[in-house]
Amino acid sequence: MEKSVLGVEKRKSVAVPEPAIRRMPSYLTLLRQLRNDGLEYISAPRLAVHLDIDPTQVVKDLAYTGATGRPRIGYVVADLIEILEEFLGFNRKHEAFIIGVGFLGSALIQYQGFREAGMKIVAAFDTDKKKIGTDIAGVPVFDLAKFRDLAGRLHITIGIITTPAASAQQIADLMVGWGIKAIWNFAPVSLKVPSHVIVQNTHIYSNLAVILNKLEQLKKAE
Amino acid sequence: MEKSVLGVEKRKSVAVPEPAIRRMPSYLTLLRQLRNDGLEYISAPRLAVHLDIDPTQVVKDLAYTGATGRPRIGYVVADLIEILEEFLGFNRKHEAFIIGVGFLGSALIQYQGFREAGMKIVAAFDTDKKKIGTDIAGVPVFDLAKFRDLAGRLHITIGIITTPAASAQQIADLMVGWGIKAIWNFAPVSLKVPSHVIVQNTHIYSNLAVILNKLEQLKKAE
DNA sequence: ATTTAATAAAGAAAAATATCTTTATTAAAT
DNA sequence: ATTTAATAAAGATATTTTTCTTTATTAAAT
Repeated sequence: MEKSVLGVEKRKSVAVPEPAIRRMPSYLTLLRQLRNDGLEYISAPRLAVHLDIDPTQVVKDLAYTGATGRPRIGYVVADLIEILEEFLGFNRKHEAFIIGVGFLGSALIQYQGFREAGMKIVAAFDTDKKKIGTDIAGVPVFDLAKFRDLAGRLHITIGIITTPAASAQQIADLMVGWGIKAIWNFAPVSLKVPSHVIVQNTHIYSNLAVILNKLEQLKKAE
Repeated sequence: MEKSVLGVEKRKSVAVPEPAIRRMPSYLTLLRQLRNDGLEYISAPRLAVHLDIDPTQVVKDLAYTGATGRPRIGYVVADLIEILEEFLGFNRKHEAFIIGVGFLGSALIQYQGFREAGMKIVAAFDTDKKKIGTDIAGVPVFDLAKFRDLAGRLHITIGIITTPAASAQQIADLMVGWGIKAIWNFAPVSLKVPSHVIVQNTHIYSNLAVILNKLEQLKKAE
């Protein structure tokens, strides 16, 4: 934990390890399920068995959220859910734009699960005349060309890119110009953006590469 | 590097770090683009700038594939592409089943990009009568019920799960029974499978959690 | 031919992450 | 009331991954 000269914790010290953040939604999903099953308390070791991870890791991850459990009992399921939702921001509203209304884009627009995380896609953009003017699950599809020179800053913070790889960078530039603060990129490219803009990549090929590599190792081990 | 009693390297020693595997498709995508732009040679430092990662990391990642470059010149783009494709298995054929023909399932079935990686979804399964009997982009949708007791082992190695979370585990059990070797799970649950079966999770919430967390940190830093 | 600068490659160090160990707590059993 | 066993929490260790450093190579410039 980094300390400043005066001994006061720096803001940076709030940072929670990314792997821990990535695990938290799994805890939340499992806990919601356990709550629906009527469970009141759950211990870290039991959560660990469910999720097949190290028990102490569960304790540490949960400690980051400020949750405290009681020995011999564990955590109060309902409380832990609330704490996690609050910590992850899943109980707040997050509005997003999506650019690229292909198969993946449509799927994300229609994905009901985002509601569980407070995220709402409020508008979609594309260059395809056939798609412009339609709406997908209530989300209107606009002509990207008309929004190129969008004046003024928007209150939308998240931009989702589901365009082909070739146009992803220029879309990212556009989003930066719009004042988007975080870009969720599904196109298989690395985007160049100013340092104050967050980029989160979801590269489908990376996952596939890991699968194929493990399969290959399995073959070799035979 | 683990050694056996006799000092001979164990098979396990072939293992390449997963983070390196995850980065490799990015190299491949970029290299294909550079090749299309007519570039013949590329050095690791230049690749590093493109991808915004450490130059030595690029060298090390590429070294895992067996690729060798020349000082002052770099790597031969065309050769490197081939080496990476071979290493990742993207130049071989990988057939897969998908279970769950919702928005995400349909999107994956229609996703042309999988061809770039040699993966082909050959059949889809669902329990929805409306979907059964149809086909999506040439991929037939079968009644899952009819395949429950599929006799004998299949030559299909990869099973993709895009069902709701609630049914994911039973689908995984089914796939294990079919002799599927690797499961690519998009449902937000941890699957319990025998140790010889590979599970790769693509949890959309994890990515979202990271984005929201970074946004939160950004806010705090203001 | 010699020098120079860019680079691959190998090795060392640092940072991040996960796992293991110990201690203190506390509900339940005795 | 006392003991026991399960557990959270804190700390230490180990592992993994990344970054830094050094060395050797080689194409291009002199």
